[in-house]
Amino acid sequence: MNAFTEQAITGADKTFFQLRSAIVEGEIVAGSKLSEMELSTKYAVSRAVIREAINRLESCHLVERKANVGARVVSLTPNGLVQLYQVRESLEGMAARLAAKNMSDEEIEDLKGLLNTHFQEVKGGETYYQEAGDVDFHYRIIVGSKNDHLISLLINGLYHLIRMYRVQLGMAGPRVSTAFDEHKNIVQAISNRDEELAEMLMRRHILYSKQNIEARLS
Amino acid sequence: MNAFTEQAITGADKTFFQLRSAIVEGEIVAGSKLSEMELSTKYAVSRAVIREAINRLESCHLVERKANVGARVVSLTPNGLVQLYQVRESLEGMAARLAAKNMSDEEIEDLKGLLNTHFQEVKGGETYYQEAGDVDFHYRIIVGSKNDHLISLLINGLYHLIRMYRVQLGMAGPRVSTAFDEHKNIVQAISNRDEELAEMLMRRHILYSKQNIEARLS
DNA sequence: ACGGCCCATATTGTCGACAAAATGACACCT
DNA sequence: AGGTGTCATTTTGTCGACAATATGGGCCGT
Repeated sequence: MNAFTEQAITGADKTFFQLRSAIVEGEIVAGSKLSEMELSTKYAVSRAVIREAINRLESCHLVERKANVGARVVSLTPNGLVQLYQVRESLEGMAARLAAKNMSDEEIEDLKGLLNTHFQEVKGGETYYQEAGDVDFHYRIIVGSKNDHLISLLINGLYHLIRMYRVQLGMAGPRVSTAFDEHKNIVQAISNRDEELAEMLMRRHILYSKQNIEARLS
Repeated sequence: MNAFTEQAITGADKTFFQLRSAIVEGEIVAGSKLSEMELSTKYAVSRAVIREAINRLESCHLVERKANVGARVVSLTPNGLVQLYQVRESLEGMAARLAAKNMSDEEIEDLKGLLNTHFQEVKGGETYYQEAGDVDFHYRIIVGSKNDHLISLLINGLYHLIRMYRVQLGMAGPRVSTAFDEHKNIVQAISNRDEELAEMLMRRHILYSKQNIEARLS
């Protein structure tokens, strides 16, 4: 992928990544309990590193811990998804606004290039767009905001949770071409350094996306 | 205080609260290194609980950890404060919008009551407003959003960092009466269930606050 | 004198064992 | 029969010791 691949240096890192992946991909089912002993034998590490991994999972809001009781994977609820998208709308809207202000001309050119690549794929009828391409697009804008708090909250925090919902509720479907147009307009606003419009378009983009998902759930 | 006082049940909880307080209040100076051994002797607990406490501090973005090297308290920079307020503007704006939608009539009445109390104090010339009253006001709106992610991000995350800046850069000053008027208008918008206006006013309120602080720094 | 290498030291990461708390089952009382 | 109190078991919380890694100083070669 891009140069943004986080790499594990300590053992707890590796265990954390493995557990996070297992949870997001649904191998560990949502709502289930995480037994420290069980996991420590399964992953062949001491309970200390399991505990550290679980603590970090809690930071991502992927698990919930109760003192002296243990940790459970969060359970996925329709309302939870709505709340998640509300926060996402807020943060990514601000990210787009800041990107319009702070991205370098070169970064914007790269972003246009990415959009063009997607255009070729969409024209070719690939449904591939949604999964990897969409997150790549959003990542660039988030990073382009140059706001470390924003970047951390979204990429280390919300995005894994959102992906968890996507995977486990089976969101692969279309909304490809219309989303592409929305992306195009957002890039145009950023390119014009129109902060106000960039934020507004990003918020509407995410709002549409939420409504699309909600419709799919009912 | 209000019924929102988090209470420590495990030892790591207590140590975490103590450390967090020490960092926010500046007893542990910003940018300094956190030695696990040193802290474990100082607080008379094992290194394990210190490590857990430090991990949690990292989740709040109050310390930064590097593997095999250690943890340092974050350093306060003007740019960092700006970024923080950008995120705050985004999240609290959304909180106000959701509060306008989701707060119960009773909660809104309580909020008006709080505002009235503040009015009496401001009229009496108290400067007390800024510190406790201001956060109380904002807390109620955040909680009123009924969005768990939003509540957690702001109250467990950003607010301690913001308070750290406030304390250590010595923000006590006025802006009392003007802020009061802004609060009043926000409550009015929420009371009218005007989501759009509530968000906009909250964002401007925080923007003003940021500009006020920036001016004070230069 | 300067730069690079190597080793001693100190700090973090990991482990297994013990202490404390919660969970569930069983017996007992009403 | 239903509820309650107690006890055994299981799970989490805490601890001290060991392993692995980074840091700093001194030595050597150029």
